[in-house]
Amino acid sequence: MLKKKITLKHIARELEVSISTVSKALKNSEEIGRETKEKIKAFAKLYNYKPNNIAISLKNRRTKNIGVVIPNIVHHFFTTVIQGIEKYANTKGYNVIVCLSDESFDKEVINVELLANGSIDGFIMSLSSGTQKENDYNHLKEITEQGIPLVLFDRITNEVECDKVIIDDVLGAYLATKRLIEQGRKRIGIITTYDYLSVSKSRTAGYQKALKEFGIKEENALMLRMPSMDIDEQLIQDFIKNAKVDAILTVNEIFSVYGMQVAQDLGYKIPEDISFIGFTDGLLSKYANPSLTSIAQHGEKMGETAAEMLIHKIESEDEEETYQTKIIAPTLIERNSTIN
Amino acid sequence: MLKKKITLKHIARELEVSISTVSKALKNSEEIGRETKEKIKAFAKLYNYKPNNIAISLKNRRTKNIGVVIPNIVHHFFTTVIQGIEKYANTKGYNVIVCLSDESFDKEVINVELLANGSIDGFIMSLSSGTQKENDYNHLKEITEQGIPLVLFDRITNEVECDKVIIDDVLGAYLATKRLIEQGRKRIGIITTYDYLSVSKSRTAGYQKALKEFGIKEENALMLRMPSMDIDEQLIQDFIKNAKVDAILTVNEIFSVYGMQVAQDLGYKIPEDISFIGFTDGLLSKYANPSLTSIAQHGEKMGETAAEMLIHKIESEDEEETYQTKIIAPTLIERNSTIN
DNA sequence: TTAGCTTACGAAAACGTTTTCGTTGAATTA
DNA sequence: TAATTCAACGAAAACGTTTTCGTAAGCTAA
Repeated sequence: MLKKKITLKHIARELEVSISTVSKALKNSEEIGRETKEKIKAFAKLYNYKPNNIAISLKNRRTKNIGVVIPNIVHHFFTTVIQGIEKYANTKGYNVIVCLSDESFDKEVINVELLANGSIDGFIMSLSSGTQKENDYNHLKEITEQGIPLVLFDRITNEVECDKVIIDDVLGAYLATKRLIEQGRKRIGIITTYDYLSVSKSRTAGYQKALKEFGIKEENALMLRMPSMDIDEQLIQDFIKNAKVDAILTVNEIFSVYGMQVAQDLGYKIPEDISFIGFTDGLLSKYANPSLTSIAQHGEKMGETAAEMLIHKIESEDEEETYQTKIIAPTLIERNSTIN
Repeated sequence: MLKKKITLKHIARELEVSISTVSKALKNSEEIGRETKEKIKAFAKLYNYKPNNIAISLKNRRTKNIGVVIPNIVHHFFTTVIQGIEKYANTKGYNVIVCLSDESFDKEVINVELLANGSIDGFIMSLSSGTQKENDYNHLKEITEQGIPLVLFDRITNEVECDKVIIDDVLGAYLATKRLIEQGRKRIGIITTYDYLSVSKSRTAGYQKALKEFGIKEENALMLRMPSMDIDEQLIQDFIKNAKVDAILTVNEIFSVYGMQVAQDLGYKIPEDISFIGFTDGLLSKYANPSLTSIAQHGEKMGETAAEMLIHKIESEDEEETYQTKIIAPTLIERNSTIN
């Protein structure tokens, strides 16, 4: 009952020609006679012959797969990036193998090593927090030394020489903070994470830059650092109760959305008494109540850009030893948490 | 400068033994002498030898990859399913190739056919709306006829014989509707989509079942059918303005969250004047204001279950021609949109 | 001494392609 | 007629493994 896949060998045997003849005929080679070609093509079509990808990969030493290793997939930003990668990759005939590092250094290393043994033609990665904490990038250095193309996005490191694509996090936070200042906010808080996450570091820097530019003194009490991107509700509650802020910038959207709830429960009016701006312009920002002003990271664009850079590297024979870092400009999306 | 991957052949040549000897030695075969084995192992370790996955795949006719084809990845439910699949697959040494059908029949077919040519050992899929609309499942029938294992989840069809895993959508909607009735709601509306989506159909059925059980007459004016899972804000606004409902059940969380905003803008109090229950217990439900009572679909569990069924089929030699449908029980998560 | 056993290894086929380089037999040319 | 060309096809190597089946040398036993 099973219709097993047919191979060149089957066709050759059935039609009493050689395997090479079949292969050439199906590629429409001039070498093969008209009649033979038509006979073979008809037979192949009838039995729905499709070449085996694995055999082709082995022969060509090209898999047409790209490996994507990200920390977490239940996350709006990362899914938009994957969508962008898929979109571009598909147009170029590539498939996407997704692996999750789960924010763990060990898992990231395992995934990379597994895929590097022939399964993929190149990597697109965003570092796990575990890796950024350990500050160990030997697994990445190894693959680049082997000549496997690598593109890092969003959570990157300068320790590894490769193509990169990021958003200008400093600019994003700067724009947001500047906007808050211009709207007359005096005590602007920031909810971020410990500095080992590259994005948190940059966003904090942008915040500080804006304060400095307007001659506002930085105050440690206005900066809440969370242990991770996961929400710790208690810390946020205490912060909002005690810090006496009239505006808060957060490094993701959850911190803002939860912060708005806490503020409202405390009787604050948004945006009159306190306003909020978050990073990552996802569903939450759009549908929060009030809706959240946020900094769009353009994940899909990032994914497309990363895929484009990667596939270009894969397909360019000349081993150009030049690496680029593309910077995508963030956009401030104003909603009801800052204006009404 | 490039440290290219080393192969068995390289080791064999360098150590002046045969390829077979190297292969056996690295597998710790008893056939090979103690000294030779140690020499080979040491050399392999030194040069960081790792077998080429593609060659092994070709030899074994096993790729240790599973193909996941879903309609959309920017979607909380699907990401939790992928997470569950990844989790289980990784423990079994499988990688996950993700392809997006983008709700399109054509893309779904292309992806399936591409992957079916040797790239994967089995499929996990959720049907695109395009496919459910066309009602054409030949691409799936073909792969099952070829003996490629397939597990369908969430958006399934009875036209294809294969393993399936779904949540009991009828039960979920029934439980939600029943709860609303018990809380004294008299005019319960439902926002769903056209019936070609299997989940919408089932959820509507559960809603109707509960109404019937409590002797409430179904009213067409209380049922809003959207063209797709994407939000059409105008339709929802009109519905809430005109339908005079005191409770609404929706087939996803966005419809509810947006509905709550519309209701609040119209001056309704939630849950006093109108209450809401949504499907998909995602971030939006948790962080909406008020938070949304919703029916959890347990995506991660679904993913794990699907992966377990698939890998079991892949690894069981005996071609059992029996297919199961596993049903996961939904859970009602009560939040402030129905109680306070 | 010789038949029979081990031990330790190598040759070769196989997985399914692609591609280079023959090798036919027939047609063309001198 | 003999040398040359050409069209049409096949053999074989290669990609990197795994695995089956030899087989040589050294040993044991009668």
